[in-house]
Amino acid sequence: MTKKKSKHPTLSEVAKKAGVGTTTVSRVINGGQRVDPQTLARVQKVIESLGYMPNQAARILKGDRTRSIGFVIPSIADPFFSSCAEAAQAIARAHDSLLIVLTTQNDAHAEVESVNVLLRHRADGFILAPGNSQSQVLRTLLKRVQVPVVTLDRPMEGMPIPAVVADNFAGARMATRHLIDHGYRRIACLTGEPTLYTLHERIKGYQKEIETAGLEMILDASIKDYRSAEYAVESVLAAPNPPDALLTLKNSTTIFVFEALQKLGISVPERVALLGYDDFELAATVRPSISVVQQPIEALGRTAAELLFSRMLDGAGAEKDRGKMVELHTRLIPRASCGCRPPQN
Amino acid sequence: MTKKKSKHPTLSEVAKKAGVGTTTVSRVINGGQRVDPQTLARVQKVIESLGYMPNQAARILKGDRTRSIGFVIPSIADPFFSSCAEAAQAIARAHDSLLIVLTTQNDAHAEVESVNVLLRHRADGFILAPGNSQSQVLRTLLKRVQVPVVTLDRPMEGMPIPAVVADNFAGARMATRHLIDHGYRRIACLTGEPTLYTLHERIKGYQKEIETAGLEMILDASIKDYRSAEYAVESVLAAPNPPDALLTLKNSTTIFVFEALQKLGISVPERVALLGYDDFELAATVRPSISVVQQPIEALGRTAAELLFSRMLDGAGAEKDRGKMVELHTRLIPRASCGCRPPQN
DNA sequence: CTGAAAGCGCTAACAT
DNA sequence: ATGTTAGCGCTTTCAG
Repeated sequence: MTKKKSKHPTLSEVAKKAGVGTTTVSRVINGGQRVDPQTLARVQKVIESLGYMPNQAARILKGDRTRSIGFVIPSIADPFFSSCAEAAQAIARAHDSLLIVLTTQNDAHAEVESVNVLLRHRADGFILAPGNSQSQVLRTLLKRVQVPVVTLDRPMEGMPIPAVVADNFAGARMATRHLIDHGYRRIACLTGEPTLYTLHERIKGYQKEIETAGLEMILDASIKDYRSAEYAVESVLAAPNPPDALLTLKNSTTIFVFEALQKLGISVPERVALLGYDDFELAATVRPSISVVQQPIEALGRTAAELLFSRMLDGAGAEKDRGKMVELHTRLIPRASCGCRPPQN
Repeated sequence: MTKKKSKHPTLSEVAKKAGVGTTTVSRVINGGQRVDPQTLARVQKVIESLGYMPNQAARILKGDRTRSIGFVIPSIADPFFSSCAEAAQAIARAHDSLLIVLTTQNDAHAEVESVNVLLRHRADGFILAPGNSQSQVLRTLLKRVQVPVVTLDRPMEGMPIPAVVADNFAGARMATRHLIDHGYRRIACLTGEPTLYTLHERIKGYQKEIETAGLEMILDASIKDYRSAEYAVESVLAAPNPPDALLTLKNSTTIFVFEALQKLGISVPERVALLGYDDFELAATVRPSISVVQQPIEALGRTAAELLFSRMLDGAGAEKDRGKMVELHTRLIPRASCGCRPPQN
């Protein structure tokens, strides 16, 4: 109401009011090197009184980094990705950068749009969990991107983009092996959307181990919600030669299947054992407790962010990581549902 | 390797290559109004071939909005806040804006720093879930903020900032009433950090209803992890006149307490009933299923974001919402742990 | 130690 | 319909 546009005070306003040049003010807000202590104090006082804050846009325009990175994931409500996000945000903060979260529901169009948004905002780099590594539009777009990119959880196969993933294949093999070691011989694998890289890899791991052991593969990839899980469990157990163990390949599937088993009154692990992929908060609390393959979720997010920053800071030397794939190890957490412990624990 | 700095192509480069003025290019990228179809096509072709993308920073510098909003929350791994974030991000996207997520672990210093970061970036507004509404630094800072702010889940008491919260007081009253109606007479309330607005309100609701019914208040606000939960459950049940019902006031507390009850082999609801605050994925699946007060989480995030945008778009007219407090209703989901259903369900 | 001045990429008068 | 030009707020040579 006093000035013309009552907006934010500018650097030159500070300079004028402090009776110094803009250069000096600039120096002050950038660490105060090479400035007379007297002037420095005076300028700081003016900054204080005016409530001045440097305008990022102007700095960026001068060619600086934007100090922001993008984080493009299917959903932020998904505990897997929200934990990754928490870790990534911590790394971003440590590098004095902002994390811009964009969600895509695994939709290729949304992914392209998100990347475009980040490009316009001149994000310094971004982390991406692509729903489908085959999307041509996305691949084409990514080829033109000038800033560092790191994929998380799912690589863009055949592209020179570093990826941070869990060892899905090995994890599923280990899980299958564990069930075999328990003496189970008819091990069914339950999952959803095998188009996702992670699930695809896990299915391959299951398959590999089953074949190695000379057993029969029993695969049902139709699970998308509780309904389909209940249906799948009923059908598979009603078959002539029903499975004695169930391997579920992702968190929601495990939970749906567990709910179905419970609802149908099927005793675990007596009638059928259960081993899930992805740990979850109540896995150790439900009865029976659920054995799972645990992914290093937090480490995935952290590693992806660290890798991204290392590439960003490396300048052009980022070549060294091109197409590099970091595989983090998963662990098997044995609990009661696979038969490792009495059902009461 | 061809040009000097091999950076992003600029608008004037496009103009030059297309043989037009910068204004024309500007018009093209802003909808192409008042441009000859011929030229428009030509310019678009050049844009395409150069892979040109407008530089947001330059636009912002011209005085435009930054088309980004801040989202400052304690943690993004917390399912409550990540669901809010998902909803807020959807609204932001609908308004063609970015969501910048900042986490604070409820630390006042981190909150102030986060707000400062957003201010420097000239975010168009932000949503904030303050850990402690009393923090003087934060209050002072917020007073100087020029852009719209909306608090989420926890208001800044006594400040002219609109708040979107759940009806914590009413929710806890309703829960307590429900237990009383079941015939329980010794109802213990278990919780953590009563400094948080939400918990404080819920405790007051519990207290109010207990007093109204002429019962004795039994409060333990010491729960912060599984250890303390187990300890609290043991002590409270070992007392001379132990409770016949437990009311837990937040999601993690409910889960810790449930785990402790299970571990200690205490039958629910026979020996002691349990009613929790916040629904969670397996609440209906564990045995017994847990009755809870369910918060409209997604609506909280959505409403906060909508309110923020309405204030942002309102220009100065945003006065109308000053200090307004939107209270969203919670629901009681009766399951087995309070005695509403046989333990098997 | 400090200041003047030249842009960074874009938009918006103001011309033509 | 389209070009010219003056900044937006800041950093950064280059001279004092």
